[in-house]
Amino acid sequence: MDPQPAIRALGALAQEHRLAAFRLLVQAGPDGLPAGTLAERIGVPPSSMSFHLAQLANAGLVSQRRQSRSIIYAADYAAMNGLMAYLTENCCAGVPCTTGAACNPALAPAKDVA
Amino acid sequence: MDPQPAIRALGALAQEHRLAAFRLLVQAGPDGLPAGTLAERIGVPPSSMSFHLAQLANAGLVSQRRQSRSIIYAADYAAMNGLMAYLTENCCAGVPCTTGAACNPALAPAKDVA
DNA sequence: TTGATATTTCTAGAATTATGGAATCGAAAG
DNA sequence: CTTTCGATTCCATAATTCTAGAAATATCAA
Repeated sequence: MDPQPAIRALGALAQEHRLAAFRLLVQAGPDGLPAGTLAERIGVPPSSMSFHLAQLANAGLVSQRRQSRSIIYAADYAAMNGLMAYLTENCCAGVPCTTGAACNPALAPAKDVA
Repeated sequence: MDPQPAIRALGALAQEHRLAAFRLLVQAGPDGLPAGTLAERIGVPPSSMSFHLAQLANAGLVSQRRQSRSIIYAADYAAMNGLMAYLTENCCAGVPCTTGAACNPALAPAKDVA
């Protein structure tokens, strides 16, 4: 991972509403949540939520897909894990750190995942 | 961890020079590096480096100690690990993710660590 | 005390980012 | 085809953050 994508990802997460949205999506799992639900739960106007979701998407931290009239956002676990790996890269001058931070939705309880 | 500290930490890392400095410190281990060395390696004037190091310190990501005329900065591994744990909290609605990202300098090869 | 070194604080201007209302777009339903 | 709903884009304003030179501070050596 290059520095630039990592900076974009970190910058995307370094904002109250975006961090809240991302965490809701991380907790929601691969099914994700529609933009409107996120705006309502976080308490920001739709235009602001859209602005922030665009930043997260641009940083590659979330994916988006249309489902009827809604646009569903979901956390990109690979991107998140990649970011954490980047931060701990070559940690402590080569100490065998448990640098394997990993959140793997594939381990989720059976529930026809997209 | 509350959202606010996490936002401060993420914001601190979301900047080219600060991310570079933090990664150098993560790789340097508990011994850390003096401000001047960081400024030189990264290629920014001392005043800018100082500004950025203050941000990292304020976010709790690095510690600082004076050693003669130099001020040595070192990564705070606990803070980093805490941040990563926060990001993956309740990942995937309770799936047993390997949320144990951990960089532990105590595992370092014998080398009288402070 | 004087001088050199390492770093920080102060400062203002430049650049970037956030906000939210209004207008617009796309999909579905009547 | 018109309406409604969910979401985005546009826009001007407000707020924050970055930059780097100059000045100040702290440490050590002579």
